[in-house]
This record gives sequence, C-alpha cells and structure tokens, in this order.
Amino acid sequence: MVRRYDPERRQRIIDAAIRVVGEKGIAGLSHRSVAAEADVPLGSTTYHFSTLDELLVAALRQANEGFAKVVAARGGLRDDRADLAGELAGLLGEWLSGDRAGVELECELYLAALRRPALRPVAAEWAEGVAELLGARTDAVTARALVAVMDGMCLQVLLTGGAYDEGFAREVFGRVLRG
Amino acid sequence: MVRRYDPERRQRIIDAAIRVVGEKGIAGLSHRSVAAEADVPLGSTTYHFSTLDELLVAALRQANEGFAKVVAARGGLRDDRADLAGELAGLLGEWLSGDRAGVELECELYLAALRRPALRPVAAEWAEGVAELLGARTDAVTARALVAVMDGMCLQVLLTGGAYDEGFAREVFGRVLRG
DNA sequence: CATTCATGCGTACACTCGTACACATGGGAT
DNA sequence: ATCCCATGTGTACGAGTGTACGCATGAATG
Repeated sequence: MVRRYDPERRQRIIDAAIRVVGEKGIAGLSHRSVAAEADVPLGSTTYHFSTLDELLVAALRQANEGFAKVVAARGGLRDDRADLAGELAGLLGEWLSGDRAGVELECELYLAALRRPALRPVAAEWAEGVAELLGARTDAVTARALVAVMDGMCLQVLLTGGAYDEGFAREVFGRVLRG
Repeated sequence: MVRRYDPERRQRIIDAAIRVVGEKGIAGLSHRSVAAEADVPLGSTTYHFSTLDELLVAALRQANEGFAKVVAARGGLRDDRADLAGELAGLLGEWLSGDRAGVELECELYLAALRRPALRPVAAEWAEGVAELLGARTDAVTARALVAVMDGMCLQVLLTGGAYDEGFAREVFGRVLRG
C-alpha cells in the first residue's frame, strides 16, 4: 500500500488552485502561483500534478460541489408538492446572488472544458448529475432540457453583465415543464 | 483625416488573431504569435492593439458574424409560414456540424467574456442581435428564452462532447414557443 | 537493522511574454 | 517646401513559465 508523508499536501494544493483561479482566473494558474498560494515548494506541485490539466480536473471536480450544496440546502428538490419551476428559479437566483466569485469560478472551470478535452468528462458528469437530480421530478428529456436552460440563463447573466430575472426564469422553466 | 500607410495592416492582424485563437486557443494568443501569423513585426501588433483585450474585442466582433451568415443563408428566419422550432433546430445543427473549428472559436471568444469585462458589451450585442432577429417571429420574452436555450444546448454539445440531437432541440424550442 | 523507493525539496536552464524605447518613414497640414 | 506626427520597425530587458534533475527524508518491507 502506498502512503504519503503528508496526506493533506495534495488536498492543500487543490484548495490553493481553486483560490488562485477564483482570484486571477485560469490564465493566472501556474505551478508556481499554486505553490505560493499553498505555501509549498514548486517541486511539490509539479510532483503531484505534472500537468496543469490534472490540477484543473481535480479543482473542477471539487468546485462542482458548490452548486450541489445549494441544492441540498434547499431540501434536494424532493418535495413533490412544490412548484418545480419556481423552485429552480429560486435556486438559480440564490446561487447567482450568493458568492459571486465562487459562481464565476465554477463557471470558468466548467467552460474551460471547451478547449481542454481532459475536463469534458468532468463537465459531463456535472450535467448528468443535475439531470439525475431533476429526473426524480420529471422525465429524462425534460430534465436535459432544464439543464440546458439553466446553463443558458447563467451564461446570459454572467457574460452580458445583465441582472438575473427570477420571474423570467420561472416562466421559461414552466414552459419547458409544461411539455 | 487620418490615414494609414497600410490600411490593410490592422485588418490583417485581426484575421491573424482569429486564426491563432482557432488553432491554439485564447491561451496561445500573444502579440508575438499574432505578429508571426500576420507576418508583421512585433511592434506593429503592439502599436495597433496595445492590449490583448483590444485585439480580442476586434476578433470577437468579427467572428460573431459567422452565425449571422448561417442565418442569412437560411433566409433570415423571415418565413412566417415555416415552423420556427424546426427552423431553429435545423439552424443549430447546420452551424454545429459545419466548420467545427469555427464554432469552437466563436464560442471560446464569446465565453471569454466571463473573465474579461471588455468583451461583455460585445457578447451582449450578439445576444441582443439574435434576440432581435427572433423578435420578428415572436415576443421579446420568448426571444430571450430561445437565445438562452440555444446557448445552453450549444454548451452541452461542445463541453460534454455529446452529439447534437436535432429532434430534442426542436422539442425544447417548441415547448418554449408554446408559452 | 538495512534496504528500497515514493515523496518532498531546491535550483538551474531555456524559452516566451509584455513592455519600453529609439529610430525610420512618408502622408498631410501649413 | 517644410514640418509634424501617425505609423512602422528593430532590439533589449526583466519577469514569469514549464521542465528537468540531483539530493534529502522517512515510512514500509524483509
């Protein structure tokens, strides 16, 4: 069995990477910047993550839990009696209006999959995870559609700098659900 | 009136920037790489675009026309008799299955607005442009919703590496339109 | 106890980058 | 005709980067 001297070392590097991306973006991520943020020598970061892609995969996997936490805090969307469209609209609003830096961080890592094939499986996992969560309340096709709408509305808010309109979101979710 | 010695110089640099981003991604964009691609000296690129952001803005503005061309080639969505949901689904399919490198290029520039505020107005212009195009066939709220759905479905295809399902797209567009 | 080797650490090298600056050139204004 | 200045060019510097390599350390194994 392989054991490490400092089992926290690897985790500390991932946490530091997330902070670096949050502050300076993926463009500001380097073995050195992570090493400085994690307060470990350069060789330690290159040893644990020989490629920056590996580090990004680990960071994305961990950051993905942010949205899941918001969902869990809201009871996991399991209340069949509640209005799902309204629930989702509220969920998005809470997520977007909360820790904005964290939101941008998650999105940036997620969107980075466009040019980094290594991240695509992780991005796909996230989409499937949300779809499964919704699958408990609706059919698979509608769930996939809802995920697409959520992604699209997040993009609109984050990319164009516009404000999030919860009423609009509820309306759109409702139409998709009314299929 | 201010005239340049080489009126094409600036344009050639923009074209070169688009090619560079298409081949190596935004991460591979630098004053030097653009200069090499455009076959101009380094000083020329730094003179015309002192910041890479400026160059990206010009590139995004020019690349945005790619989708508009596909729309125009399809008659501009102005045929009221046709099924709008099917039209949009076909449009997306044609765009996504066409020049894939060009699609990724446009998306990457578009998504870069997340971390580069300078690009946001241009991204917003694009979204508004498409919404206006759709506004001729439906109300403003529905148009905005359709844009969000289009963005979201493109993301799903490009980020997760999944295939584009035109039937699914048509179904979702239909639901949003049936509001 | 002795050995092994995954892990951790420090340093150096070659490379690219943004930036700055001095100088060349020639169109347009005077 | 002359001057001005936007434009074009070449070069250099310091900072930051990925990578590689040699060495240190101590847990695991026999």
